[in-house]
Amino acid sequence: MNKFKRTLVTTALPYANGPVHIGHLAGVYVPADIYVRYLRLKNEDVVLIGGSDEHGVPITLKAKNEGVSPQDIVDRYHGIIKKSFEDFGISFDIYSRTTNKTHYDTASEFFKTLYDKGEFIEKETEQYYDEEAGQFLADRYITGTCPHCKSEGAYGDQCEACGTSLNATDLINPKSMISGSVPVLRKTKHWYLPLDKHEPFLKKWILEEHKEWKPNVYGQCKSWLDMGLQPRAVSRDLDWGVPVPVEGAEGKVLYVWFDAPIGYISATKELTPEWEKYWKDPGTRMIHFIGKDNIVFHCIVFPSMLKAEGSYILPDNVPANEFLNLEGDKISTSRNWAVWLHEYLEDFKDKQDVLRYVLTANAPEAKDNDFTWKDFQARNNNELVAILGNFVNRALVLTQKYYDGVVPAAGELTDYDKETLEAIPEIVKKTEEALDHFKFREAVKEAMNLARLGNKYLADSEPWKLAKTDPERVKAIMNIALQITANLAILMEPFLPFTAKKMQKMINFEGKEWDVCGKKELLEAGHKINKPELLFEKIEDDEIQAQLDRLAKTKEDNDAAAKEAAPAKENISFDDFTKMDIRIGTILEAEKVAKTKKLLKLLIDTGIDKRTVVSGIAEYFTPEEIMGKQVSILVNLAPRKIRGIESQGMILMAEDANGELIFVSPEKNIKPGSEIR
RNA sequence: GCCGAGGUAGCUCAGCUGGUUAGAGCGCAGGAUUCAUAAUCCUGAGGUCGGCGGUUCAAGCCCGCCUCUCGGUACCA
Repeated sequence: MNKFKRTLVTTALPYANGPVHIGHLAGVYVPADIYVRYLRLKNEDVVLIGGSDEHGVPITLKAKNEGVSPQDIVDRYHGIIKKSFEDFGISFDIYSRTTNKTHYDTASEFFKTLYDKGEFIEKETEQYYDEEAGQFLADRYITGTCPHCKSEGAYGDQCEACGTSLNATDLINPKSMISGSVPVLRKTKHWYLPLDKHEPFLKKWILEEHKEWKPNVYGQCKSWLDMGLQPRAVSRDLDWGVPVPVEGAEGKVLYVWFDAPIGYISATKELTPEWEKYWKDPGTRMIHFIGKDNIVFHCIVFPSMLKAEGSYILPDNVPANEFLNLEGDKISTSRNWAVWLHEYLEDFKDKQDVLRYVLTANAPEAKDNDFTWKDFQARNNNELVAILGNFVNRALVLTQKYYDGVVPAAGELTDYDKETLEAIPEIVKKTEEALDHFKFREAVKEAMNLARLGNKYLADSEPWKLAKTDPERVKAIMNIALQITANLAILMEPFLPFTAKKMQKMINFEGKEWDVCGKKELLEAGHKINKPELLFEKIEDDEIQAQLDRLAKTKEDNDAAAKEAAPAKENISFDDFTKMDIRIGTILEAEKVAKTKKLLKLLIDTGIDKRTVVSGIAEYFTPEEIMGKQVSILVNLAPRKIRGIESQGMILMAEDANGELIFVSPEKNIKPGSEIR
């Protein structure tokens, strides 16, 4: 039935410019780990590959800011990240990094192969160059005024105010975000991977042969393929990265998105001399665990690279997750809005499994989800403690009490006993099915149902009542309760590896494999179990409050930082100032511009004339409330068409750090046309 | 703007190619119980399936328009 002989599981390489947080864990590493632990328990040939992504511009910038080398930065975070994963039991067969020699060699060689095969095209283009910083600028690192909506602070690739996609060269008054200087255009040569060439293949491969991929993944791919693919640059002008291994490429490195996925290959090479069987044998099933932001790279770009190279297999599935939010807001490294893994373990020592459980049970599989501390507490107290921990504890405590820790013989079984035993393989089967389809939240819920079954069984059969009247019956009941416990000790291992080990120790049941799951005689009569200890403990309100307080403080700090006024701009002459003709005007009419979020069309009495102005204030004011209002207006700004309407001037607004707008209005009514100077 | 995914109970989510009274877990209310970490077990209340319109014998599901959230939009990583 299964045409694959082995499985290669890769996890998105975390970017080594910060530690890892719960979003990383929930989206990628916990599901990947559950999956490979499950396969390993089934005795399948599987490897879990990971590593730090250590190239790219942000790392060089961080290094510059701190006055250290990029290598210092990545050494620091690679260490922290690697330790966090170890601490949380993410069972990598290898956790590597993209700055090591194997990777440089592998990535170089990969590029060279494609280059020699003529799989690249070379193009010379003009790009912005920051003379002060001495480097070319990615579009994202250029800011300026948006040519469409005139708002400042638009990025070179997109204006966030009006949502328009831009080219950096469209920006008015471009400025480098690295040094603040005005960038200049320079010619530069780069290598492009002609994705268009692979488009027919990709269409067939994804759209026809992989309809089973998750809707978000399939839809995103379809979107790209429908748009039509274009050649994509795979090199950058930068001094941090894998040098482009051809002549005439001095000062150029591989684009991090070209080198990072090759990191999966290099890591496998480091792991085993037999790496080729994982990457080149069609009997290998390759699975990429990633977040939704990486879909295009793993489904379009990397497969094109592998296909172009020619000897590699392609991924069989890419189960990308959506994003995890924290207490209603997006997780953000720069705003420190996150639960950092290394900090979590300081506050919740040895509670790795609790976090793993919560992140699995509430994983963002189909849509973005919210992590709240209250939910964390509830799931720990009401599910792990009350259902799983409690069941195991009551089964083991009763066994100690009645039989001094020796498993009793089952003897004769009632219909209800048999029914209960038959439910076990059913639960196992459902768990397996969910796991096979990457439905981890369903899988863990199903596994918990086994503990629920146990609780119900004990409640229904009441051995504590029969202890005095019918000792033979109690033996059967306790035998069954113990079989359920033993099953749980295996079934829970992929999800809660630390807890499962503890359980296995407690019942002297170690080193078992998945195939024993569902059986009813895992613990034989006469088998001795150890003294039970509690698997989970309650988490009290004050511990949760401490976490909430910490987040509240982060918010305060962020607000305070946002309140700092922007630095003054450079001086201008009085003449420059007098060039601006600013008047008081009265808003006569206002209406929303159809199909826009932010735009109002205003008719203004400027004293000189009545004119139309389009203003991006609709999120803060309704047309009704501003009718008749006196405002400041720049009347000699060159007219400009916005959404087809000619805007003749600009209303002056004061804007705070949160983007909130208020009018600059006269203190009391004054004649329209009055000059401001 | 364009493209994609999502909007179902107080919360977090299932819901197969359209088919009876729309499901689960948690929370809540009531009851039972005491082996167990006041844990467990049973029962129950709770929904205009984002909105409007359409197709159909029949719509959470199909079609159109609108709305909100998130992602992508090719040099952010």
